[in-house]
Amino acid sequence: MTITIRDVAEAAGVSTATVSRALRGLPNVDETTRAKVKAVALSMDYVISPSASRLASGRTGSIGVVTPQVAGWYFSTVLSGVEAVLQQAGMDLLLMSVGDESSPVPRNLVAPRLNRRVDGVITIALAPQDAQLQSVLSLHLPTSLIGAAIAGVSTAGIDDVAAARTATQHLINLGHRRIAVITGAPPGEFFTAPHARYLGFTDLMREAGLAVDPALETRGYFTIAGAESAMTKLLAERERPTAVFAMSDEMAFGAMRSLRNHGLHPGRDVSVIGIDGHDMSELLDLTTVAQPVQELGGIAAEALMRQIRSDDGQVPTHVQVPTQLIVRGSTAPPAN
Amino acid sequence: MTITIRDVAEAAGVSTATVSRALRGLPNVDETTRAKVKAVALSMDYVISPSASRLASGRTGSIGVVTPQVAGWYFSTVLSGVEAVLQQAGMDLLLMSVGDESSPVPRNLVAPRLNRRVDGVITIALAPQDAQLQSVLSLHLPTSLIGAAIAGVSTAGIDDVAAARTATQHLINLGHRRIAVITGAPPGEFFTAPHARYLGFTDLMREAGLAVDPALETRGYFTIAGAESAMTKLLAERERPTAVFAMSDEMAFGAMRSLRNHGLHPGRDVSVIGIDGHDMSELLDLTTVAQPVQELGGIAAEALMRQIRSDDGQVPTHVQVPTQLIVRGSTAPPAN
DNA sequence: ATGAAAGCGCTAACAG
DNA sequence: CTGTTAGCGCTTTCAT
Repeated sequence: MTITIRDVAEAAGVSTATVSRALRGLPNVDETTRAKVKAVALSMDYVISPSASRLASGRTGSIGVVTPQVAGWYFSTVLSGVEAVLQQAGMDLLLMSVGDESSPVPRNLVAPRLNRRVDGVITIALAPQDAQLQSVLSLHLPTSLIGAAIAGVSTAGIDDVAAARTATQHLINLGHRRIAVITGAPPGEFFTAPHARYLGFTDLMREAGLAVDPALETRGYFTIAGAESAMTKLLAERERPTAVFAMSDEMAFGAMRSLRNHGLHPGRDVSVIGIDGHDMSELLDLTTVAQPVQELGGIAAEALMRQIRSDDGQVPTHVQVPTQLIVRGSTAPPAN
Repeated sequence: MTITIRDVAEAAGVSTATVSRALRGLPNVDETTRAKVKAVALSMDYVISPSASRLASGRTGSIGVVTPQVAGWYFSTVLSGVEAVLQQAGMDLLLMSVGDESSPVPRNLVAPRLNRRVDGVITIALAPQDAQLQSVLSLHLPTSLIGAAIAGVSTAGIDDVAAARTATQHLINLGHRRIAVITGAPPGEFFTAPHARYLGFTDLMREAGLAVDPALETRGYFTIAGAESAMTKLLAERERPTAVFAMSDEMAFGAMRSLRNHGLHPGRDVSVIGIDGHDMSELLDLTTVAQPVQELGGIAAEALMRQIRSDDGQVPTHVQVPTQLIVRGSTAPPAN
């Protein structure tokens, strides 16, 4: 029924070993032989059996990508960067989503599902202390992290502290003094983007001699809706902020929405800045600190491939790509 | 080094066959034996080797998901629906992106990459005549289509004609007579969403006794930027349209952006309606015909699983989920 | 440069 | 209910 390497070997008048070598481009095969084998294989529509190949070689030819969610701008954009590189490297991409830590029902660990089926793993935005990430690391597979840094593991990301500083600096430069922040997760819970960005914010505020009013710190949970109510809460303050730093563009969108619902105009009445460089930020005229999200995925995937190919303990790489302040209409000098 | 089924068998004092049965929950195993085997396997951290299992059984336990792009709201949202179902079904998800047909360099066909490594395939928004889809179908694997219909294959989608009619009707009901359309791909090239939606539009216009002015038909290529310039072109017409039907929300966003750049206000000056129910549509106050995108992914995945489980030729299912008109500020009666 | 042969770790009859 | 025994289709020494 299905045609095997032996059929090809017979048809080509060589051994299965030679077919295997020829088709995989291994050395020590006469080029004439190789050409013939290839031709025969092609004519017979021969396709190598991955399962058999994997079993015999121990290599799976696939990479697991672990992410807290598959929908959402950031995740899907990173994923597309990863996918492009893996495809080009001839690797299969196994997608596994793990709810994030805050999910009510603790999902099963991914590690078992990853265990014997991938040659390496890429995680997206999993915090170092996350149980899922820990379980992945315990597999001792080549691993590459996106948006989180751990010593000894390849990572790709931005300098979150610097990005937050850039955003804050921009607001201060415009003349803002009363600046609110919409954080994602509670800062400090994990040392990851929210925490680092919070640090960058408070550091710079302190350096500028500005107070960080606890009443102006709210949580937006990295969602539009969450940030919208956070902003609404901020607007209820007796002394409103003149500017808001949202830790993600989507949260900035939510803040802008709240402003509009209150008859306020982003930029004119209250300045809003985000971090991301979301596809929609241009459309919504949002000032933001852009990060090359897709590129991050590509970088992580390439680091992983390098690690797998030179299967000795290749030194893990830590790539930090620059961010870029993009000024648009949502930020302006304070009205008063 | 790695522990195999035989280690477990010996430790448990049974044969490998029994271990295999016990662990997979097959019948004809004494529950006492099963419990013991499970305990031993657990204590030894035994994990079944997928490659070996696949080779021996012929089943891969994984599903290929073929999509024109992995980033983008529609695709990532569908994908998340698919992923949820597959994960719950214990299936691996192999993600493969194929550029779309319009890509300059014709990518390699996915079929070979899919060939012996999946038990079934789900395609997202691949048109019936698309060479990639054809190659997938030629594999004769259980297949489930999202956003495209082909007889004999399970499909999940919306009634694109009806959705377009609903959108058009809404504009007509508001009193619009001069209605423009921003299509995606050139209509007719493939019989899929763009074509069906175009049909719905023209049908209803005709029924309403309204002319479809060729000058008011433009292409937005399903992108924000594309639609923006399409809208700009429409605004240059001597006789501007009072309303625009964009075949996707993202194109509607682009149209709205163009309006704003021209000092016009969506709804007040020109009405805009889209199709999708994009996450951002609420934020941008866009009237749209919403489709349950994530659900479509789930439905397709479930249909596929059913097909695979009852491995006889399960009758393909054709699910068409309803859409819903969501009226927001971007549509209003014509100004004049 | 090529071939022979021994597995890789599991599943699936087939016996018992 | 459980064990025996062939493979599944390829890779990989080890010879030649």
